[in-house]
Amino acid sequence: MKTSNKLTYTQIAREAGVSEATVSRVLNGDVRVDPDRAKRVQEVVAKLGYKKNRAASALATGRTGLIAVIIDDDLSIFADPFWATVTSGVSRILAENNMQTLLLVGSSSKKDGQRPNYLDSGTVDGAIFFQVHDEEIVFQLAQEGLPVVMAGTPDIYLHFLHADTDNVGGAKQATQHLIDRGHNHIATITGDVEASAGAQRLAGFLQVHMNLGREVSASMIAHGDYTHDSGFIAMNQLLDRNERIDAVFAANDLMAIGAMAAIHDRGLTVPGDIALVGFDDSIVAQTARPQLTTIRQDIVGLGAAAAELMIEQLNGEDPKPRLLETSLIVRETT
Amino acid sequence: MKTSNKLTYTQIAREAGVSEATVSRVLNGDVRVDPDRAKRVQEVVAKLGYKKNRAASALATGRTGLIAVIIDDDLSIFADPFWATVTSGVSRILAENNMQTLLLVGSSSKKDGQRPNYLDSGTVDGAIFFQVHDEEIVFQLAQEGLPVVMAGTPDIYLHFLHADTDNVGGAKQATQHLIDRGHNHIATITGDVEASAGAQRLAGFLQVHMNLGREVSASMIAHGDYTHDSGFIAMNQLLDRNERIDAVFAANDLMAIGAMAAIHDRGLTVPGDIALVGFDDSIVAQTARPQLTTIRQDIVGLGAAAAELMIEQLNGEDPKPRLLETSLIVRETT
DNA sequence: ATCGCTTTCGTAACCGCTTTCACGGAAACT
DNA sequence: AGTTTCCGTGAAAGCGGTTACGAAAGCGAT
Repeated sequence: MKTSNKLTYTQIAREAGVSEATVSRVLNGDVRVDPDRAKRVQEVVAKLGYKKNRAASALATGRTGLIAVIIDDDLSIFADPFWATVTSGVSRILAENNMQTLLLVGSSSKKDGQRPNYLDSGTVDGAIFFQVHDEEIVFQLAQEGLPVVMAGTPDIYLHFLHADTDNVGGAKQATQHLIDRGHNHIATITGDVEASAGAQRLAGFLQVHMNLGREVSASMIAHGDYTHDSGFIAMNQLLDRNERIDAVFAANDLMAIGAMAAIHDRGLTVPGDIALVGFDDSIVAQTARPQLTTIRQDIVGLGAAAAELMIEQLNGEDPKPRLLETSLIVRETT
Repeated sequence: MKTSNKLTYTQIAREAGVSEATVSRVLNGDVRVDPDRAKRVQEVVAKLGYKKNRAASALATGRTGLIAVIIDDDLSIFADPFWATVTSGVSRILAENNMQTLLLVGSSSKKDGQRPNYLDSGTVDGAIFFQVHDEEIVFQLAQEGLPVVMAGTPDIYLHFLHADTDNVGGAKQATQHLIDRGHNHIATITGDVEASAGAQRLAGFLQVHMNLGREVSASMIAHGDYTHDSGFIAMNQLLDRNERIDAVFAANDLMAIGAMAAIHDRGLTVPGDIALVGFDDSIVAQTARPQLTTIRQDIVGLGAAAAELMIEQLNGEDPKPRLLETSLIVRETT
């Protein structure tokens, strides 16, 4: 029985000898209240361990204190702790601002159902989207006035408020590092280039070459889909069509590890014959042998940034998209 | 502007020519309503795209439709997709039952602050705990009447409703598999034996030996803490004090990979000299070379089971704890 | 002491949905 | 035809906060 919890403003008000309105004012930080009375209310609240009923509060104010985090049901979560980590960053910042994280794991992409029902009415004060699923939905919700933030970079022609890792910059760091090490025949294994992250990492790779006036032949680019196996396959493609490769930049760690397996299978060594750089600094980068040189992104920071954008937006500010810097982690594969 | 969303029972009732009470009855599946009127209400609701205001509903009923998922802020989430995966299982089942997942990532263990404030009043209908942090808090909440479910096995002397992987059974499978392969000198690297999972996996290992009348010398047991490095260290300890080891069961994949590194460093081969079985079937099991034989647990299923226990509990049933079966995944290390 | 202005408080209406209760009519029974 | 049940229905009272509004009190000035 939560009989003990049956506290309302009524008891607080009686106990403190003030009106319920005053209690409300104190609890909402309204300054126009006599310090003595305020203190008295605070004490009673503390003594009784009172906590506001969120539902009632939400009903009265129209604000729920909930921010939805929407994650696509794809493999992503299952295989990769990436989004979970981002979420923890979001959650922390929201909590600091006295808001809560409502998790929506679902297949928003499948059009059969309607859009996530959760987001309509006053269920949520805002929504943070991970992964670029059906941007149509995001757009629609934004149109309806729901504050929206995207973690990751949205398609060019849509411009949501977003936070993202500087994928281009990270790819440049990786590529430049390989060049600094003296490699002249650098290949790359891309991620899904249909999505922004994959495209950006490829762009960074190309930009470095371009800036140095180096040509990049098409045979030095193989496409993967971020999985270990696709890295393995892509590496074999590269080796099949090009024998002068002395370094590879893979768009994520998992593909890099797959590539490493392919390289070893041919009796070649890493980094002796071929140097390797990944992206993400995920757990596999450290467990692999040799340990993988990679680009670390601030994953928790990404979540935090997204949450901050949301908060600022809710405060009526007009925040700008954020790009988070990456850092090069040199291990044993370069 | 959400002007378009300013729908309430008032409009629905007017449009359908019934009272608000009837609208409510229809929307809550109350059968005692004339089928014709019910249909009319349904149609209006569909036409106008009406969605109930959850806050108002929660205030009136006292049920929020929210279940908290509480995760410790420890490394867990960041390093390991495990809990994220469990959460997705929880989320799915809750969604199917028209409830939502409220994520609370926090340091519930640190006693300095009080317990998670979120759980008190009517913020949440129940709480699912991951990881055995401060069971004191869990116990307290349960005492206060908050429905609680634990994912994982709680301490013996506390008996919460819980769902867990059959760790003992899984460890038995792994150990039996090694025995079936003809190994007679099997060592184990444990996880944190203070916590239930670690203790249970060790227990399973020992039980198989005991049932076969085999002695297990203390030198065949090394303790780790689930990290890659601890596996590496533990393996070296085992090898230092015992030269007849021909197989190792590690309490998780990460430690198994660490052990593999230690084995290779000594110029030994896997599985030629030493066979290896891990636990979890995490991503590293597949990316390792050779690929790791391991025990797979149904992680999504674990979350689903926890959520189902919660739902049943909320429905006033009296569910029993659940143990989920594991399966042996034979790869290249045995 | 009175007036005018500011500041602090309490009363009461309201947020949108649920649910009790009483009512009217139909069905079932004398 | 007259009663008694039974059932569907709507009016209205909450659920627990918030907030517009006006009253009351404090203050300096006249």
